[in-house]
Amino acid sequence: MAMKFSRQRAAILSFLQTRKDHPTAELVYSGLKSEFPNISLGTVYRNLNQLAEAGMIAKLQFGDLGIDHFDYDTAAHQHFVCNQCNAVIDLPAESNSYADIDERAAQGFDGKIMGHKLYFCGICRECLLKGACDEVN
Amino acid sequence: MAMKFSRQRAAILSFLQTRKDHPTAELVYSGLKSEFPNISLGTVYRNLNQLAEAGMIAKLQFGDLGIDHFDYDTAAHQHFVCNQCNAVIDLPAESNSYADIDERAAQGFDGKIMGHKLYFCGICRECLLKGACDEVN
DNA sequence: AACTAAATCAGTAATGATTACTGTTATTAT
DNA sequence: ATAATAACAGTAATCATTACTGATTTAGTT
Repeated sequence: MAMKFSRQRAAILSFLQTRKDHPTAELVYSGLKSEFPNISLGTVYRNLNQLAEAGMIAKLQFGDLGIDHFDYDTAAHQHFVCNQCNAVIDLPAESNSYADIDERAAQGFDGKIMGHKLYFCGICRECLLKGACDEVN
Repeated sequence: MAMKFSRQRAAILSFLQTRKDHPTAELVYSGLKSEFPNISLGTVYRNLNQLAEAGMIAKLQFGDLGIDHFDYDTAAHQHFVCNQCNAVIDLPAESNSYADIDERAAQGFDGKIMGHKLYFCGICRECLLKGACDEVN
């Protein structure tokens, strides 16, 4: 199952590289429709999962969203999900100091802790501004 | 939409109280089948969500599991998900010191951070023991 | 450049957890 | 008791994702 080159996969990867909004499979699909009019949604899913499996991109899963998002940036960083518009936003690097979190959790636990999933929720800047305008009107 | 009493909801709540394994809706459903042979899976889902909405139980959502789990214990505590058997296990209270986590994340972010979702992954005790036995055999 | 094996494709069907709908039954306040 | 409405069981629908299919691309080998 060695990975062969494919124009579709290359396009999916480079599309992801141009975006900072962590698109869903559906969004990647519609973004590639102009270049590949016949591309299949299944192809997008398969390649995104393959790329994630290979560690070339990151698959972001937020329990309360129920939709997978994909990130070209595989470096360790945190995400924020807006409760209102569901936007997925990167948090600045200052917040990336969660190194000791696994060790803290391991205290008194008899299983093997290998990692954690963490993301933040709230209201994004855009929705805050929109909400302020709504109050005035 | 004031909440009326129902035998089914009461049974669901007390069933959840007896369990420490954070059952899924399906598991609650099959657990109540002997007492309520005609209970509907939809009823279980509706009541679990209602109880969670009312803050009487907690709905646990793990992105990579894709199945909701429910917890009678609504006090703040952390969960561990086994990558092998998918068991959901409580972490001891010592690990509950993540109070400053939201403030740390808010540094340099212009949205409003209202909370976070956090859980740990790894191999549970049972699977570790089973794995060790497998190596011997 | 032709040949072959395997990966990938587009298209479509299936999956599985969850939610929505419908006509009936149970609960609660008057 | 009665009336209003929440909740029920049963079933159908939803929706993101995965699996299946026969045709097409890719890439190493002659």
